[in-house]
Amino acid sequence: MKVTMKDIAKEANVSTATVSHVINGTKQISEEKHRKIKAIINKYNYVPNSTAKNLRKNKTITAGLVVSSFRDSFISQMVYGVEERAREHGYQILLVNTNEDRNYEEEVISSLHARMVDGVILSPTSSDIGYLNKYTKNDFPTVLVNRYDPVAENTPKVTGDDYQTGFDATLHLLDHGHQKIGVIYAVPNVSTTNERIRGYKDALKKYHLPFNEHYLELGYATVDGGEIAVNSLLEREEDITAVFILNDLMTIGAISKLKELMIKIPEDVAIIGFGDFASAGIIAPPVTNIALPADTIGKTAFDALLNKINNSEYMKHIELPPSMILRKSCGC
Amino acid sequence: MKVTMKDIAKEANVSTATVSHVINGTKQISEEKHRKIKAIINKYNYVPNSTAKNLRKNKTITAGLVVSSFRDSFISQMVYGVEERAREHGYQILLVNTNEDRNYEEEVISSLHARMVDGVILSPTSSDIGYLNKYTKNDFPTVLVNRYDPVAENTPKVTGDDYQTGFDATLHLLDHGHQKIGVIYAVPNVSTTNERIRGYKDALKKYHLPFNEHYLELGYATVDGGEIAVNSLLEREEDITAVFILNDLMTIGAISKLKELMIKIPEDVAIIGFGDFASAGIIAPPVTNIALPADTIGKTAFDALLNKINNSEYMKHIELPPSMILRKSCGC
DNA sequence: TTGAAAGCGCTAACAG
DNA sequence: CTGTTAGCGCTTTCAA
Repeated sequence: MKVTMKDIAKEANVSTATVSHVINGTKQISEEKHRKIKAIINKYNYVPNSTAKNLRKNKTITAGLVVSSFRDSFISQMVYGVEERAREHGYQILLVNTNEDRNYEEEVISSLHARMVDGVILSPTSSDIGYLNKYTKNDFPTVLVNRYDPVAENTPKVTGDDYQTGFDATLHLLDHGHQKIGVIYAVPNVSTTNERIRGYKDALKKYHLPFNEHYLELGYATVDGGEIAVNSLLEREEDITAVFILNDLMTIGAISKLKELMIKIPEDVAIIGFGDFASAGIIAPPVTNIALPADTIGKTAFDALLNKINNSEYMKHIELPPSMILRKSCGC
Repeated sequence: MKVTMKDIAKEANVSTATVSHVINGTKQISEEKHRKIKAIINKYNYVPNSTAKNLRKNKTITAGLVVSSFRDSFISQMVYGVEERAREHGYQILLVNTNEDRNYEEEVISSLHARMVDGVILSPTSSDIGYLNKYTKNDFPTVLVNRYDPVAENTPKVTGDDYQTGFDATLHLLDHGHQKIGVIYAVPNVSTTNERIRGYKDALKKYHLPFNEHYLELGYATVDGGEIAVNSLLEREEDITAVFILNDLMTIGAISKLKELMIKIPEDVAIIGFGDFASAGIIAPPVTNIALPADTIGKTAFDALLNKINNSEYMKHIELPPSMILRKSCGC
């Protein structure tokens, strides 16, 4: 049988109000009663039922974190960042992975909104997030992280600077003399991909080079997906001499495939990957990556959520800059 | 203003009981009222407050998942498995990362136990988990995953077969003619480490080789930690010709350091790593790993928790077998 | 088929 | 300094 506040109160010959006050320190209670109540609490190992507390106070001190995948090291680092910051602030995190399922995402947001959670950090599956406004219009605190879309109103955003990411990576390849540069990406119709490609195009423009749509290849965000994607890209566009790959698992797959095909990196085709994974330096050849600070993004997203919870006016789009880690695969 | 069941009832000219029944399908309601109520619910986009529901029904349909770290790819895959299975069963997951902080772990369990959660899956920070019995004795559904300790009573366990992992890896090295085999591990006083070392010792015994405690090296579970650990191990014990590394990040660091030191793998020292990471095949040399099925472990842990929730008698220790992925770093 | 009402365990006026 | 009491929003007997 679960012991409740009433039980404690009865045994101490006081009211539940008094017990509540000693637990929460909300009022001065006489030394004597205080001690007695504390003792009984310890004796029964009593912990207040937080569901009841939540109902009464109409908040839960927990935040929802909805991500679109989980295998991705970028995402899991971001989750780590959110978790860490949440802990610092005494918040719990309700984590859900939508697995890129748009409908499930909408369901999840709806149930999180049902007061299970004080606010939500969402990395959406697609740009189709108009449904969010239903909640955000009523000031349900929501922040978009990593991916975003302008349709979402009243939500701060914390993302990487994906435009710059695409621009920098492409420019680097261009500076090395490449002109036919392929791009392998994993998720269409999403700000991360779109912005990186926009950066890619602008870098091309800077060199007065035309944009060729066929240099873009869509694949699955897995090692196998990367193998298939390079293969298909290179078979179709034989003159490509460099490729920018937007996902770490795909980068690994692509390199693996290139080796199998006896295509030399970077001599025959140069590679720049995205997201710095631990082993990048000991791969043959060591791979050049452009990375976004996943855990900082996660932490900042939590900070933004907290701001939003405390001040429903808060609005901002924070974009964190990328950094290149130069190694051999780009021909440096 | 948040709309409640009372509001719906009022607008439909019925009692809250009726509304509740149409929402939950708990009783037959006349076609007419049913339609009317449904319509109003849709109109207001009403979703029942789950905190209130939880309080009333005394359950939350959410499970706590407490892990000890998060950078680790083994853990994040395990989390993925738990998440996935939870979703299939309509459960939410409250994720907490203790970051190997034993005291925080105890706090977390206590607050999760405060009815925030129907049960908990715990990968503990240490073997010091006697405090758990306080909860499990009162049938708070708990399952230990990955790491465990016999002091914990009334909890099913789902882990990898760490003994076999240590045994197989060591035996493989022994079969290749190595006799002086180092072990690099990251977390002391924990079943995973202890069992793998027990397996290591038994493999040695099978070859009538003595166990040398100095061949064991403790380090941090990071790339840097791996670099430092091999270096210190090899400096101290110059005759070591092979090393078994119990963590993927450390494996990467170790290989990196060995390369820097111009020590040839596998000629000078052979390597077997733990946990198959995506890039293992394209590293120079490709690294041989022994892996435990992290996502299956996660899924099974959730299944076990569900069993425990529905039947407080349920008790079992499920140990999933390892598998070797043979590549070049072991000298194959 | 429907409604009244009790109550889950807690907090917070308010009164004493 | 302490107790009484009215809910938070829902489910669920029980009676009509």
